[in-house]
Amino acid sequence: MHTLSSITVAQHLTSRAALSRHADAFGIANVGTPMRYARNAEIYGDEEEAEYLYQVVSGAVRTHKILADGRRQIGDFYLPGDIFGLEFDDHHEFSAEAICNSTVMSIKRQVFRETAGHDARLSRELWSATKRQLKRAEKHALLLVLTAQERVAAFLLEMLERSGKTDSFELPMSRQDIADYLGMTIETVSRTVTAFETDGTIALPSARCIVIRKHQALRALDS
Amino acid sequence: MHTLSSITVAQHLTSRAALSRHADAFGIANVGTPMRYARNAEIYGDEEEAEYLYQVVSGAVRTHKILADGRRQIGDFYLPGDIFGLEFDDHHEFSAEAICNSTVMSIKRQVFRETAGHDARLSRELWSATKRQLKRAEKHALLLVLTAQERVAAFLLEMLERSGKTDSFELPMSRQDIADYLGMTIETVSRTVTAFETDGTIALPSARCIVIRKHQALRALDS
DNA sequence: CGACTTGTTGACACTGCTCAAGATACGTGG
DNA sequence: CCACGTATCTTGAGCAGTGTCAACAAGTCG
Repeated sequence: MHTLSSITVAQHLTSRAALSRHADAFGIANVGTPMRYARNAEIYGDEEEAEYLYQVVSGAVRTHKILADGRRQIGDFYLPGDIFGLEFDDHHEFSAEAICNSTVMSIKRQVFRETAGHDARLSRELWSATKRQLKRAEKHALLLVLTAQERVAAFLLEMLERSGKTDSFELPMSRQDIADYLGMTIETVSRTVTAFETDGTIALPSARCIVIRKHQALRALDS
Repeated sequence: MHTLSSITVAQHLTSRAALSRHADAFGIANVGTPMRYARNAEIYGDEEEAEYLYQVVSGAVRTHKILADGRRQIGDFYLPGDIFGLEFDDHHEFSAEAICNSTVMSIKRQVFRETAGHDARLSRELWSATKRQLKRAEKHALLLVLTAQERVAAFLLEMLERSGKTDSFELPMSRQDIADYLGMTIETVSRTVTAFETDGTIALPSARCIVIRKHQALRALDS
């Protein structure tokens, strides 16, 4: 698969630009290799050489880092269509794991490097993906200075939006994943979600299934 | 290029370390327009159209956002050599202000768009600058889940490194700026810094001048 | 059905915030 | 150069929100 010519890469990338939010990015996946990962399987490790770029096809992925005191911080969650593995230098800052059984497209960065050198559109696509990730990282940092209630509200609203649904959605990740993403404990996440259920803001048919009942109440907490 | 030669630019630099670290990026500044901003002057506003890209020549710049509850969150600090104003779309996510009297090179993004289309090297530079900013944003997010002590230690070490000095440096920003960057109150920043002084980890000839006495003590707190 | 993982709830401790006052540094005009 | 007013920084006391530790409940898989 990696023997695909760079011309093919360019064709895929240029023909699909700007169809939908992720349409252009799917061009990347189309020239990659589909890989399946089981729940909790490692896709790449912290400090490992960043040889590939990835795009989620199905399932969900999380990136994380273990801090000096042993705590785990989630860098981001990636859902179908999302690109991950972009790094400043040639080594990963975070480890990446499949949250549930997932399919991920991977493509060698080397192919991009060769192609992007003479393909302005491909360059722009990669730059654009990086800027999108930058915006997400900045938003993540903003989240971490809010109160527990505000963090959870913002998280639920974001997951709702990314799910493409309007009212209810399934969380692929555990409470522990959410806690490590929001920089709080699993107990506080649980208590906060329960409080939203108690006051009727959301309903919880099951722990992983969220039904938003009062969108306005959550939005009022979202900065 | 430009009425302002790179020699003039270099003369304005307060830190040679910043120059070498970002030497490649100075190609960008050399084709821009030098602008002077007074202390606390706004360089661009939140939600404003992102018409220019900027590089600090001398002084220091902060970006910030006002949250729903009125609190201010600092996005990042920029020192001589640093590029700022990169955005995912065409609107700024943060406002930018001069921390002290500063000189900033600005260049119209339109010029980049035209040039980058046929200049692979320039494309790479811009992409690289974005990836560098992404890495900084991710590191910032990690900071915000640490204890007050750890945040301040990490902040001081980072400012030391960026200053290009090995032991002592001047902080261009106020305690309030630091507090809003680290997601804590000015009182806690002050208390934490004082505690470091009390236990001999640092010395404080003045509030804005930091002397690192025990590098190891700070590094032990830095994840 | 039983073992294990994941999620919920409770009691208490502690970090960092709030509110308040005082100290120091800084800029400006006389 | 000094005096005053203002902005910045430090320090203190009490409190609120979140973490810690522990027990229990629910869900999941073999």
